[in-house]
Amino acid sequence: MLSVARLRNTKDERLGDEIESSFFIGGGSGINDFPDFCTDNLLDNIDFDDLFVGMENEVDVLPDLDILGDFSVSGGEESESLNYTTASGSSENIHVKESSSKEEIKVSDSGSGTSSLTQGEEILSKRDSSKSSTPKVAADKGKKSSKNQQGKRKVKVDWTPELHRRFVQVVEQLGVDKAVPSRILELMGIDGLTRHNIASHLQKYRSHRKHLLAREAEAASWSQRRQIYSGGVALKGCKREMISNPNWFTPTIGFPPVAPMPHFRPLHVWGHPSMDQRHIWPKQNFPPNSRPPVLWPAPAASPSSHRQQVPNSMPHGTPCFQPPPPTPTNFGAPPAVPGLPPHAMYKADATAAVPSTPQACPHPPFDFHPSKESIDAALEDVLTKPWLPLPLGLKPPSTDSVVVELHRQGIEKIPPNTSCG
DNA sequence: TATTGAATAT
DNA sequence: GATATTCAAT
Repeated sequence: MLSVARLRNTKDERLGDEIESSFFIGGGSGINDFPDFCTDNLLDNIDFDDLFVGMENEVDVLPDLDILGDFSVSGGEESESLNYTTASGSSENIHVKESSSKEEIKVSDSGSGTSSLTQGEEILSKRDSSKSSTPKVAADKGKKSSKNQQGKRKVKVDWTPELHRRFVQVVEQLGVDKAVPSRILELMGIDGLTRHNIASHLQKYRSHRKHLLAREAEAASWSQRRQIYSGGVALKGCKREMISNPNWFTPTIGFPPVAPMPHFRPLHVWGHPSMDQRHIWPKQNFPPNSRPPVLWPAPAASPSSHRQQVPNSMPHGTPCFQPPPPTPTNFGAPPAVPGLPPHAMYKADATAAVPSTPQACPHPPFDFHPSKESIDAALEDVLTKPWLPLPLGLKPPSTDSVVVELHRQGIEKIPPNTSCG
């Protein structure tokens, strides 16, 4: 059984008797098992499959923590029952205790076997011990004093995954916009938590959510821009084969297929492994040498070899652009159109036609005037090629850059004796 | 007066 | 970066 021992140190907190909050948490998944997204070189180290780890079983209500894997939410769509069970079938409860002897929050695991919360206890112990030796107190900060009326600083509440999960569930239940600290506190039913604790956590939660929504909008904008591209670029000039013939012209820029923007799933925020939860949530355990489940099925036209070559096969300077962030709209749900790959993709063989050194071309740039049909054909070629996940950190091309790129490649690959009409 | 949310402190 | 505290607005 899991307990959170909170020791009395303030007046205003609801420190009561030990109360069973009666929700069960999962065990068996360790913090160190989580895929490590902390890497300084994303392009070199990203495993794109890992970006979509373990989302195939997500549910609407508690999507952001289902990646813990060992949580089994009964019922799927509706999980308000708070019936969480461990992988082994045992149940665990969370307690919040109070004590007047010393100031600490302790998470203990009295259940059988090891669990992520056992590790949580260790983390908490370290944290408490590290800060207890020389407590830093704002002595002369006036109103901003960190001391309470007894002169002791309140203990930090450690928002463990379980606690956060509960929090998210309640917020979801109330509605993100209608969730206020007092209601959250009431519905969470965790004794020892204060409204201030909730408010603080809620503030952070909203902040993260706001950030995510901004990125969501950006992704939508990007998708919209792609639709403009696929509509054709009006240029005049050259023969179609100059563009459609891959020996002459193979666009190196890929465009993502139009991403379906399904309903917004509101709580895929802050806590999702693809976000910045590198330290907080337990890692999901995958067997060595195994690849985690991939959310999106690979497009039929995209052989697996393409997938494997992606991260390291792109030479510097290869045009590519940033996929939208893993958001509610691009993981979890299948493409709206069967066979249509997700939008965080790029063309599989996009780099194949890029010469390592620019080829001499007899045609001055202004001789290259591809027709609309040619451009459309090139774009069609782009759009019909397999798509693969795109490395993070690069921006999508502007419309102008697309034209310039088409232009550049046309120039570079026009055979010497080609006549432009 | 209690609550909330943002700003600020630790 | 996470959490606590303060404070103005309601």
